[in-house]
Amino acid sequence: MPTIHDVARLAGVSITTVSKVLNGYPDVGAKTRANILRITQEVGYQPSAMARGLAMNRSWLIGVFFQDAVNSGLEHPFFEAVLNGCKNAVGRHGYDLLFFSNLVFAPGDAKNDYLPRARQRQVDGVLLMGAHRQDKELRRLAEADLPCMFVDIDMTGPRAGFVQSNNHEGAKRAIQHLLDLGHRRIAVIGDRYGSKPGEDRLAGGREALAEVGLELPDEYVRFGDFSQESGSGAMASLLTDVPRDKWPTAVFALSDLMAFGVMDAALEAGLSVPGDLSVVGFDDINIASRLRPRLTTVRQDMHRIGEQAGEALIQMIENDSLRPPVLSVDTEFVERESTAPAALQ
Amino acid sequence: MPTIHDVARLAGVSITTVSKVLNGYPDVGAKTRANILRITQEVGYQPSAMARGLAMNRSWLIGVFFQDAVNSGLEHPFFEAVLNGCKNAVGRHGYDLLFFSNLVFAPGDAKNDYLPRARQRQVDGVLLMGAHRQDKELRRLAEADLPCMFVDIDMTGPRAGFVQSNNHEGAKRAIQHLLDLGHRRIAVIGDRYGSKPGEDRLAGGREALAEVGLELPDEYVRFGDFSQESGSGAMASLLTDVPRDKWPTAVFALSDLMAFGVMDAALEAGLSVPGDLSVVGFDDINIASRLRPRLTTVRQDMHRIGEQAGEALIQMIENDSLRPPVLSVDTEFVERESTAPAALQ
DNA sequence: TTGTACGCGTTATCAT
DNA sequence: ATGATAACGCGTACAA
Repeated sequence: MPTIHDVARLAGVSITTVSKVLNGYPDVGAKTRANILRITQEVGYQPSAMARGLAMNRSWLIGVFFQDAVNSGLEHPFFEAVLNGCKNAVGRHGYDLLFFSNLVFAPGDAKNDYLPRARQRQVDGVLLMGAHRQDKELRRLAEADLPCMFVDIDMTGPRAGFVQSNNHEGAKRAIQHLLDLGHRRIAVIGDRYGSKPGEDRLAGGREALAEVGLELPDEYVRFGDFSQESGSGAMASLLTDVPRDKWPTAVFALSDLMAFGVMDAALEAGLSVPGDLSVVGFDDINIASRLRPRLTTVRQDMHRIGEQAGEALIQMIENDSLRPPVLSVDTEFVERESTAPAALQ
Repeated sequence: MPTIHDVARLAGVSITTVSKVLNGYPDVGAKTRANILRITQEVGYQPSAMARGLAMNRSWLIGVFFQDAVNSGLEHPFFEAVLNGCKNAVGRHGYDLLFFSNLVFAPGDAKNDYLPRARQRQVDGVLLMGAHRQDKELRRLAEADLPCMFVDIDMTGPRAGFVQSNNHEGAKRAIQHLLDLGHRRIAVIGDRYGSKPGEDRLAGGREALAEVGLELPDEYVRFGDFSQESGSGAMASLLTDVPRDKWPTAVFALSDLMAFGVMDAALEAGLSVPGDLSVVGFDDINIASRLRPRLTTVRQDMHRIGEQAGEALIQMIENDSLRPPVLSVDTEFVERESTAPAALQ
């Protein structure tokens, strides 16, 4: 590989002049500049990112931490969409993405040394998603003097912000839809692990109910882990614990997968959807519009989330004094076939 | 961030000694070594990957090129699975993944400067997928003296190999299944763009037919681009062009998505699946086991493909003289509900 | 307008 | 067993 020295030698100038031309400095003669440019092309010279980074103390790299999801044949291209969005955003500014490998997925005692690894690679910013909120190492990362954006984790720091869907509004809209259809006995399948999105969606649902003077009884709140199995388990336990004449007429599951599980359990119990039970999900994964009945749900724009995170990182990198943003991406309510007017009692 | 100089100063030794300890050289006194190790821990010293790479001319980075798929709300977590597999494999050897951004997706005149970008970042190896076979720049990359593995692209070079599913056998098995069910008029929805997997699957299907003395008539071969829409289009045109009494009783689509399209078109034409028409797909995307009728298909192990690619790269990197492998990952035939015995004529 | 020389943080060679 | 010192390839004050 040719170095800047080779180009300089071939052009009969010093490396300084070559460097200046390549970095757009004005104080170089037109002829010299043209000549250097030509030679650069000819020999296919590419400045070494490592040497460049070493000298400038920058890498033009965004570090990405993410875990293989628990249910690792995962249905929704969640990470992929976020990643592509981020990739596009940072790519426009000349940054590439660095994926850290080898992460351990363990809620409590995780020894995921995010910060040291980020420092070792000298990434200019960090995007983190899919980690557990309780992971202690997250704080060290958030407190560091390194631009950082979390996805679906409400953590901030001097240079750390986060982005997530407007879960509160999205959930509120979903419940309002059920209320509009005349439902009054509405159950919610929440998130057992207490993630921020889970909290917000539950709160949004509660708010919608409160606005019409309704409450969410404890026996109508069950918890899962976003998987289909947990959804059917939660629904099954609900149907067991609650007397038949008090069964809910509608269920809001905090993820599409759990919504599918709810439908499974409902069918198992002899309930038809949406005839006897209306079901609303959250995410709008691809399969949601294909299964019968097609699922009414709240769509998340994951690509947008990634783009926002990427853009925010670049801003923070290029502007030291910028305070880290807390971003919210709007959701879209999608009415399909899994919800119907409440049957007369 | 502390540097090796800081550690040396604190330990009262030279940087050479520190470097030796950190890199496991034996010629350092036990006491000195322990002291240096302690201080390293205390100050949280991490060797800079950039400086290290500059000095050693290695980056411990695997460069990854991939395109956002054409239908970019893509259903199957294809890339994600491959990526995770590769990430796990290379992570075990201390490598991370570098994602190149900003790629243009244009079959013919693509100006995707893979090689220059790989060189600029000094990646030790390259994983490439999702590109068009015709992309001229691919050759430059394959010819370079840089370990490289292609996924689903049959390109080799002095240090370049590739990995893909055993598409030939997978397709053969699918057709054999249809033959076993008594089908004789079997149509195939192939790949319009002539990808390697497309070619192999078509050839595998033909071979299965040939083994029982059957041929694949031209009017029974239609082409799509792996998308659902193209699948239904291909099937619709087939049903239009071929007289009703010669309609196929079974269709093998080279992707699950196209298989769904085929079912759509069949339903449109008043055909029931699998009553009037048996359908087999390829991939086994998640949705395949959920839609009704559940799709009979050929499962690809994408995670494995990624792992194999990653492992191969590491081997090539650590052994200059290793000739690049051409790997094949077995598929698994999954019989479900979209196929049934051929009706008596 | 051009060039000299130093620093970035390592590893590696060769003395001591 | 330990330490100078020269690379690695680049950017940039500063001098010319």
